[in-house]
Amino acid sequence: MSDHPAQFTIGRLAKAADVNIDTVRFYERQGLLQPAPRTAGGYRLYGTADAQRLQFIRRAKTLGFSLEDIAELLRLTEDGHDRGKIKAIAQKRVADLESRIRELEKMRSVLAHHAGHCSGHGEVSGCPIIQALLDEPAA
Amino acid sequence: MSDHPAQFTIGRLAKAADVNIDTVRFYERQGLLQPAPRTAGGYRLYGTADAQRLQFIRRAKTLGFSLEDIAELLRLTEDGHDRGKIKAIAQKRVADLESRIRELEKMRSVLAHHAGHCSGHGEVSGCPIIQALLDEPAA
DNA sequence: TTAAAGCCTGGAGTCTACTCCAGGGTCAAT
DNA sequence: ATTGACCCTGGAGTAGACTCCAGGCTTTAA
Repeated sequence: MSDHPAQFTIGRLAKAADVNIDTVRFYERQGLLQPAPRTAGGYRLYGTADAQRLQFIRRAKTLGFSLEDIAELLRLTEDGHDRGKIKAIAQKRVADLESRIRELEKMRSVLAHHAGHCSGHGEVSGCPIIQALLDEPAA
Repeated sequence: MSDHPAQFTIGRLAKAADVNIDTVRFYERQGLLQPAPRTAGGYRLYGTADAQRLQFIRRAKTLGFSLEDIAELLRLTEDGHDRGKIKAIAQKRVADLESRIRELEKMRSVLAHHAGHCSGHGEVSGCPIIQALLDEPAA
């Protein structure tokens, strides 16, 4: 039986998840992690479930969820909720991502178009990029 | 000859450009707008060139430029610079947009994949979205 | 003349997600 | 017992781009 510690302090937890130690305390204050039990001296003690929860948070963040979204996901995983809400949150996030992507693509194409018409030398006045910013109707 | 006012106060300028009046003052503090001349009583006075400059800022923002970028673009349009730097800034911005778009698309595809495997009903435990967040290797 | 609308300043507050700090206790090893 | 690594708290600071406020002038129109 491997005998890795069932309990560890905040520093180890932070290191294992590769987050700043202050971030762990911050997540606790934000309600993303439960308040940990303490040693007699006041040190927080964590277990493997906490490490898993912290990984959950990290992964959700890489998918672009805000901490508020993540807090809701975590809440939904606890009580006896069903998958409907989870799926709804995920789909809303997908939709948000798609609309943001469309926005950025529009910016990109407009700007690339202007840049493509700029020779890159000569005086500024008349530069197509600047002209576009001066003259085009406001978006 | 149309006789629209050559000079106007901050409120009119803000309204014309559809920005908050405090935003105009903020841009002045940030150096994006020149300090306006004042009336005897201390009111800022603006002309059409200022309105154009404010539009420039708004349009650049819709293309995703930061205020810092915009400040630089404005500086470059003033002195006798050439188009090289302008084009370089625009191209860097295009590259930034592209990398951001790729990031978001990756998030979108991963999340859409998980959501596509979630039935949307039944208990949370076993939901593919949650499972993915719990089990997948950290990104 | 007087009231309303508009403007002034300096500074604080908002949002997100941390990150850092000082001053001081705790824990493990020597 | 002492050292050094580790942890505690409360609070402040960061970035970006505003936005709002109080208290108090100025301008304009009736």
